[in-house]
Amino acid sequence: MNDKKTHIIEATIKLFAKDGVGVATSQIAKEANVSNGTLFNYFTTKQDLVDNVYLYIKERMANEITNELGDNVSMHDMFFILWKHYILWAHKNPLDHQVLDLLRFSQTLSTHVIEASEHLFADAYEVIDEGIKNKHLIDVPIAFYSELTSAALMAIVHYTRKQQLKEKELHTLIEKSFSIYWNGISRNEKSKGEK
Amino acid sequence: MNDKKTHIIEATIKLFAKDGVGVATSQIAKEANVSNGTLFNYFTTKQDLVDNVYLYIKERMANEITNELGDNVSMHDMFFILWKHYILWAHKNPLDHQVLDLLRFSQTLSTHVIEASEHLFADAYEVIDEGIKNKHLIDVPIAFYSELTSAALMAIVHYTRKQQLKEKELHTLIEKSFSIYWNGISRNEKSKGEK
DNA sequence: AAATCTCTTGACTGATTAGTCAGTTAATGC
DNA sequence: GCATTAACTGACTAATCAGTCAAGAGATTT
Repeated sequence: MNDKKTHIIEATIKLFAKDGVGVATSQIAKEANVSNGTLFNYFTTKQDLVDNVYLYIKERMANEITNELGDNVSMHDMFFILWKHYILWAHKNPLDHQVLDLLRFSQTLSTHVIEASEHLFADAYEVIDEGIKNKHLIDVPIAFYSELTSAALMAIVHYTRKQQLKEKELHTLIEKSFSIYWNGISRNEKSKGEK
Repeated sequence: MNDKKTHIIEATIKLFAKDGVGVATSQIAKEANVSNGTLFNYFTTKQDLVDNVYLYIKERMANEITNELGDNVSMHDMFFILWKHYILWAHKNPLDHQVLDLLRFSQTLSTHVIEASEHLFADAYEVIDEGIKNKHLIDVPIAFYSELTSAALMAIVHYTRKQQLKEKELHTLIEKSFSIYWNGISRNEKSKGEK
């Protein structure tokens, strides 16, 4: 991708994280050391910039996380790897994570961008589908898994940020939170007798 | 509370839900059938209005939900009642719920308002505290319960809204989602052997 | 070195905004 | 019905914003 374009995107992330989506484009241009006019050479509107910021972050996040997946791991381990590396990614890239959440709830993202970003986790959806069929996972719609998982992860990252956990505590929390999550969604002998 | 004040607040909720926090105060005044100037007689700044909207919604929600709690119910039942009535409240008051979420992530709420709203669920926190001591609930900090629970509820309500569930389906989802939640946080024989 | 092309610039515009205030209307007391 | 107070009004202001565009700088070609 164009060098200057990513440079503008990264300046935007920095300012969005600090001041929210309301920052002026002129401030963004200044932060990126380009003129006001140049910004609009690379992005036709502010909305276009916002959409690109969202995709930029989400693509890099998805790459980093799904890279960690080898083959032939159990369903439990695969969920755990994704869980863990998402939290670690957020911990390593706090601004990116903050802006991702900000944009998710800003009601400003273009619908085509939201749809495009859904495809990034197509693989994970397949695994969940398989888990439901195998009766390893409780039977609720995939979309519901998606909502619940991202909300839980969001909560955990939000908590770790507020508490400013140390490396050791962070790993403990990753394991504890995953056990809550996994006990919730996995079917084992105990939970099979639901109504 | 002042009649006209709540009237302005309700007009604000309506517009925030539709167009986000960015709507102009002049539009809000028009929606509330008062003049631009009157709005600023009741709220010193737009921020003051936003803060009041948040507290207004959250107080009414907390009242409605905690009202349903009788005495002498088991820990499980108490959690379930809160769970169920939160989701029902959100279903009955979609605009209120939407604006509550909107404001939570807007980075604009004054800190004193956030702190004030924390106290509304002091009772629930006590119950959780007791549950941890009794070893009925897994041992994670209260603040973590708070984050996790509100995130999960948010996800569920978000899902029900997108899917436009019917009354029957809604109750099924309430039960299923609660069983995920409860299996996650409750300690029973099976899950006691965590590291 | 002239000509052509690409990229950059920042002053500018038209629209919109939160908040003000001098003046008007309504309410209350006598 | 008069006087005093309280509530309301909406035109106005000063500031801010997204987006434009004519002019210029730098590179490449001829």
